[in-house]
Amino acid sequence: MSSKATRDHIIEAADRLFYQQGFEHTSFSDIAEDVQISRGNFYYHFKTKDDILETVIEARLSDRQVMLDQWERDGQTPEDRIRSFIHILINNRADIEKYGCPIGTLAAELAKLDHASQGGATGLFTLFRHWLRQQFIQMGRSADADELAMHLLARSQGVAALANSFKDEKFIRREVEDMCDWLKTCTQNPS
Amino acid sequence: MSSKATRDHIIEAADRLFYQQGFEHTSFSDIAEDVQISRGNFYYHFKTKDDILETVIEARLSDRQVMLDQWERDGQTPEDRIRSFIHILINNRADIEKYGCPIGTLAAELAKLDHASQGGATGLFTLFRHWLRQQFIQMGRSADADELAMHLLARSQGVAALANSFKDEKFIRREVEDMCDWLKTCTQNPS
DNA sequence: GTCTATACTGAGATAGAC
DNA sequence: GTCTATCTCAGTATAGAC
Repeated sequence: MSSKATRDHIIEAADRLFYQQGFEHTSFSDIAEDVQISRGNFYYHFKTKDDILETVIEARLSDRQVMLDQWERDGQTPEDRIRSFIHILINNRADIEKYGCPIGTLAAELAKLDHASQGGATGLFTLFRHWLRQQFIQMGRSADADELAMHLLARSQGVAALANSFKDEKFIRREVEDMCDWLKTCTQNPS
Repeated sequence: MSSKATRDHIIEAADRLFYQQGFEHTSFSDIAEDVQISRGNFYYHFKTKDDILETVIEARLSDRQVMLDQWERDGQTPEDRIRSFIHILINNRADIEKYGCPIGTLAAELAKLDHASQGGATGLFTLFRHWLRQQFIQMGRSADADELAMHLLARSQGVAALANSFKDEKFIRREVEDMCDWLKTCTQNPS
């Protein structure tokens, strides 16, 4: 197995385990076992645990960027594209009910640890914030595009949080529909 | 110092430290140091760490119940009382920006640990959910009171999550105002 | 009820053979 | 590049003196 492949496997496993179990609760043994390498080999690829976290955050950043680019290509209108964002809640429902939002829960954990990579986690939020802002600008809401972006980001975070605790599919679908209804009013009321 | 006092001090310190640092990241040493007792003495009061968590959750439950009862007495109308709920975001702004919502972040952490007390954390959400539901019923919205309660709970969770990451006071105030505006429409539109 | 001393475990991390 | 062996440290938890 080439170096590149092992490294990528580690990143992939760490990404998944950090999401499912939390960063601190995930040990090197957990990751090593998942990747099927020895703990010692681990340190050839990453010097410290924080190193892996940083790399995982970078990986998530580029991963989400690819997703946003895809939505950009697929959606005919900014409304369409924002609807893609809102519908992650339904598309990723199973994982969200089990583990919450991958971005929100990581940001919350790192805030409590007062971890150096807090800014990285916030950067993930910012990626979506800026993308949403762009969409609202294209909808002719340049005056309050950032406010609308933050509003929608907050609502999706809230739904993810309660979905994680209550695991109520109807609640999620209802809120997604409500957000889509709200989105429609954004074109009509540029106030 | 009597047994009761020490025990209460431990609960108080654990409650605060679990909130500020997270449950798993908080060690017995952290709590013992905060309370100014030895680690050994600790085990006279609580057998395991999970024991303390359970007690902390019970303490939070009764604490929040007292708060809700207070709002019940102070508010003239159900709208007033719900506004008290919405305004926690402003009243506790400093802590929320630093540590997030005490209920939401605990629930998220325990979900990832797949911890036995997950249900306890959800119970904290349920306490607010049922209280809000009662207020909406009193507003004449018995048909969709629970939906409205969940909606408001989700929105406040979302605001807390982003406040924790972005620490943006204007964002919080704007969202609080927006929720209060939404609340007004609840009386007018019983649809 | 509170202390000190200590057992035991699992964590992150390093050294060095292959 | 991957392994085994090992170090160090912090964590939970126990025993027993006071």
